[in-house]
Amino acid sequence: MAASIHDVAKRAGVSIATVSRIINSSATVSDNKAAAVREAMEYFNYEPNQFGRGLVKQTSHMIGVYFPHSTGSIFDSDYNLELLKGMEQVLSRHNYSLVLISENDEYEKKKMAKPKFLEYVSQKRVDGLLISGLTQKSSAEEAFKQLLEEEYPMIYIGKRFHKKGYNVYAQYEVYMYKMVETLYQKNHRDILIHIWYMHKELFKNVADRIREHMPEVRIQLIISDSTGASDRKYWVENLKKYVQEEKYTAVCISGMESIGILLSASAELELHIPDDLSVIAVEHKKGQGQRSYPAIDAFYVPVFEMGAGAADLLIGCVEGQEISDHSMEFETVYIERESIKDRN
Amino acid sequence: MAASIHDVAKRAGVSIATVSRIINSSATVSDNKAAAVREAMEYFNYEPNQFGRGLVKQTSHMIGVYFPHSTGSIFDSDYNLELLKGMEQVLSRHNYSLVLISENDEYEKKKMAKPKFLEYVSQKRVDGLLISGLTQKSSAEEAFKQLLEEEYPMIYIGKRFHKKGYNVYAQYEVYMYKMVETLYQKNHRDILIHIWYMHKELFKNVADRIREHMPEVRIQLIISDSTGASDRKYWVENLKKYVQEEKYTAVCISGMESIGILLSASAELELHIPDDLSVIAVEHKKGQGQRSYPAIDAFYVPVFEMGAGAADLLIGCVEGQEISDHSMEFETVYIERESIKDRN
DNA sequence: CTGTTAGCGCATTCAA
DNA sequence: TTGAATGCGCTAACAG
Repeated sequence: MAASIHDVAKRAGVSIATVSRIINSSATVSDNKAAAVREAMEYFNYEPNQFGRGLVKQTSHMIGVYFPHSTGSIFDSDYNLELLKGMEQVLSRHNYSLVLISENDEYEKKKMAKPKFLEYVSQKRVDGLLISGLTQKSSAEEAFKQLLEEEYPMIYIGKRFHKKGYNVYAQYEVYMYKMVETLYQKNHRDILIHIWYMHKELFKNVADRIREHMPEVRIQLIISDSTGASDRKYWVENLKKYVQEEKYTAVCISGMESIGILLSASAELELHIPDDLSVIAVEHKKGQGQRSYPAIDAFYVPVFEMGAGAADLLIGCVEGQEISDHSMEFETVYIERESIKDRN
Repeated sequence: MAASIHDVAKRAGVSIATVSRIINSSATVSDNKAAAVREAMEYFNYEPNQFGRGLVKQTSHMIGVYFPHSTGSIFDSDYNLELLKGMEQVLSRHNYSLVLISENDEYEKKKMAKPKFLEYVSQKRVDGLLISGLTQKSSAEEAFKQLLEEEYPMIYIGKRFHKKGYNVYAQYEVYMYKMVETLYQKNHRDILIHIWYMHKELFKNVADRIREHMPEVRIQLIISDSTGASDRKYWVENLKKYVQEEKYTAVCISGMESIGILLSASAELELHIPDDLSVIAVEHKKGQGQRSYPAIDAFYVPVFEMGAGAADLLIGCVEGQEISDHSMEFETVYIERESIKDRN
């Protein structure tokens, strides 16, 4: 058994209260006693036990991260990894730890009473929650809204959907629109748009705006779920049909993860980029588009910064600071490269 | 404040001991009392507080995951993500949670007294450790070896390097050798080998074996650190020099993350695969090689399964089971596709 | 500035 | 089968 505060106190010849004061710098202690305590702590290699501390303070200094959709979706890799990195950096600087929460298989199937993140919350395993990838029909939404009502410390990544709570977002609808607009300005009128299945609903508004402001543009959605996205054949067929036969001239890609396949499919069909097909993509990780040949034009979405921002906000909530803004919006940046051809 | 065991006991008209017995199914309780307790638990939405429980049992049901090298290295994304997924799946099935531990910047720079994972261990925040990416000169090695000596529950991913402890590995040296051998059998004699900086030392043994068994093979290393790997120029220059000028005919790639750049660089130089250059790669995630055009031959390393295996082993250790094998070796599988040309 | 003491929520031992 | 009592390691209120 590791040494406890009593062992340290005994060796230093003081009371446990004095030791506690030193650990937490919660009160002044005379120099000689402080020195004795420090010596004893070194001697035992003492670290305060988190259960004892937690029992009194009811806080774990752990933050739960909940990504309802992360299982099996390729989409997630870059995006979620960047989010995680951003979150982790901030949390660890503030001495918080990050706990991964993922639904175990049973929840969705067996209709468990509680989603797992709720357990973490009520068992006080975590002091707050960071959430990404919430969708309309997530079975956890009920529980989620309840936490929102209780003003539990919690930040979600994505569009605001409730009057309470905090969120961090990059305006999916705005940059998807801007991508089409960018192609439009280069005189493209027939545009393929690749979106992820989970964004289908969200995209409807974008489509409306496109129809309204650029009525002469013809758009065609290419929707991928997590499996279809990894399939080259799927892309080959789409390119064959829409580019070669129906003469679409440009494509918007929802994430750089898919660029490799697109380029491969194009190569297979001997489609030249940008001459036969212009490409613009969303870039979640800085510089990704530069790695391809040709380098891909992109809207950069600062996912890392979003993760970091969310974590910052959350720490503010947890530590009870007054927070004025309930939303944190991130700007996307257009990066011009070599994959768009002006049709004039 | 959430309800405690006392509230439940009071409402059910029993003692807290009885409630505890129900929570833990640790003893038989008469049916009517059990029902009353269950009703009270539902009523309060009761979840046992982890601090109280932990204080008695000194276990958190949390597992720490420590990836010393994960910061800023592109290499890690696929590999580590797959590891994490495997670990997470197993852990969550057994009701353990996964805590990410990452060195905060200060440790390496300011020479902190303790690496962070040691704090987690001594503060009892975690019941065990899962480690990947340990390198020779990691500053944490000292602390790590000490834990090994104490037989702290801990699994590391990688080659065995200490008489005690448990590890899970896929024989880097073996499959790197086999990659060259595969090309050799297709009559390649001039082979580029791409390795990560951190594997430089490890590769020396492979190089020796190659020289011994295939003396007429000329090999040239292309070493990338985390930054150089993302640079297309770097690859263009290497291909220009070695393939176009010095007539190397094949290349081994250490991970599919780099295939996109390689293909882009080849396209830029109008180098055709496999006619001008044969390619073989390591595949950490099933099916990755299939996504490119041409599809890339690969040695599949079952990283997900390794993560899952490590987690399984660890849970065994934590729960005090007898474990016979201290090592778990994973087989790699060669997947033939379209990127290697027989030089005959 | 310092020590004594009372819990925090729970599992567990001992009597009954 | 049950309840009372103890203590896990710590913080904080209080008294000195």
